Amino acid sequence: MRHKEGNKGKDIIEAAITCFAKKGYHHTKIIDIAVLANVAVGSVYVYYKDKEDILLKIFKNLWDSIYFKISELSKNSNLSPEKMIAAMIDDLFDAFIENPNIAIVFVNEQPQIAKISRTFYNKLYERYLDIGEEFIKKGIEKKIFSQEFNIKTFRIFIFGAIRHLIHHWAESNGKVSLSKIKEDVKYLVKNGILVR
Amino acid sequence: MRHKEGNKGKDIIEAAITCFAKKGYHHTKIIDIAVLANVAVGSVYVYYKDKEDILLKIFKNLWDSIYFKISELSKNSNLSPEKMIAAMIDDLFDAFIENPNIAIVFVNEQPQIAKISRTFYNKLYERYLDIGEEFIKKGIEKKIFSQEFNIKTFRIFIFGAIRHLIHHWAESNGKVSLSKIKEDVKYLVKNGILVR
DNA sequence: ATTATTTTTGAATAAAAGTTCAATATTTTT
DNA sequence: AAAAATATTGAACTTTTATTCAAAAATAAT
Repeated sequence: MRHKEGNKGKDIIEAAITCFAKKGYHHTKIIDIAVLANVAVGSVYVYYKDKEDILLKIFKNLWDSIYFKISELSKNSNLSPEKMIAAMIDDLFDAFIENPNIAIVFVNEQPQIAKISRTFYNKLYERYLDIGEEFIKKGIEKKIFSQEFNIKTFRIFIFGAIRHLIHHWAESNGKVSLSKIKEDVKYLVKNGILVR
Repeated sequence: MRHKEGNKGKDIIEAAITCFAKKGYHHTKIIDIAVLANVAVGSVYVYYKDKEDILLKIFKNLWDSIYFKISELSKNSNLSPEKMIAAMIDDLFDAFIENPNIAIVFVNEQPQIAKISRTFYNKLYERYLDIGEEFIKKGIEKKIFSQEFNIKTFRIFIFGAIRHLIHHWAESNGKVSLSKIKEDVKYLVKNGILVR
């Protein structure tokens, strides 16, 4: 079999991330992606079924890597619930720190991809949140966390908050520090706004 | 001058909200809106410049009403910072409780409208967040709120969290109670997750 | 009742963009 | 070196949908 030099599939994905971040999924033309990836329009369709398929693969790659990281940590370490929640927030942020464009695509096109297939999309990040929920439960049992609030709400709350913060950061072009934001979030999650 | 019976402009906006919520802005055709509003395709263009203009007006109406409510309260009452923040969360949620479809459009199409004009879009809700920031500052001064966290981060954090929760609720078709979520949010904002 | 004005219509138009595929180029095999 | 296999191409095709506008309908004015 013929050996492929380079990796057009990857080039196309990366070009797509850049385009989607800059112009949004719907305003990105296949030819935009092709030009940036240095391939012909037709090649895009050799590597991906259609435009939707590209977006889908971007999300899949993202969540696979986030989940893998946190899953390893959960298995191989023995962190307290408090430390584990902090680590999860760290890893999630870090994934986006590595690639701001993915952060923008993540926030902007999430509804789009959820519309394609709710079930498929949920599966992508549910595993991650499941781990979070597991450790929140442990924290409540051990009386480290408050008994008062609904665990499902927290789950969604924290996810939404982070999603929005990342969006804000990614669009600000580094004018705000994501590391600082990350610390603020961890503090706020732990302590709320009331002085103690 | 001829007297108009009914209100086609309003019919069109309401039909658009329903369509955008169900299928998303980009997947909604003008004819979908026209059929639901019981008007001809051409009429849509009599009342609105183009498709974008409809989305724009939806957001404008929404934020105008939210801001008006909270602005009146801020002027005419003398609530403590803590109570005021709670009231702002209440009013924001209530706007969406009144119309779940607006909640879905709000969350899904926000990036879309921000792309049209960042400046215009920001103006829509900045006034609301400004009031929030004002009361957070007061709370910090009065030592009711913690001195530790960044006020800007809080501002964005809370906004994003609420945005996401509303989305979740709107899409769940009432399977979760928004009133319950609202209370959870207020508690979480106040106290964080650590037991005290 | 007739004319003028305003509102509504929807078929026709135009523009845009996703997708295909026969032809070409490149690499591997014999 | 020729043939076979695979990869790449981009112009042409197709589909989709936003927008227009001349005509018709409805209402108001004379």
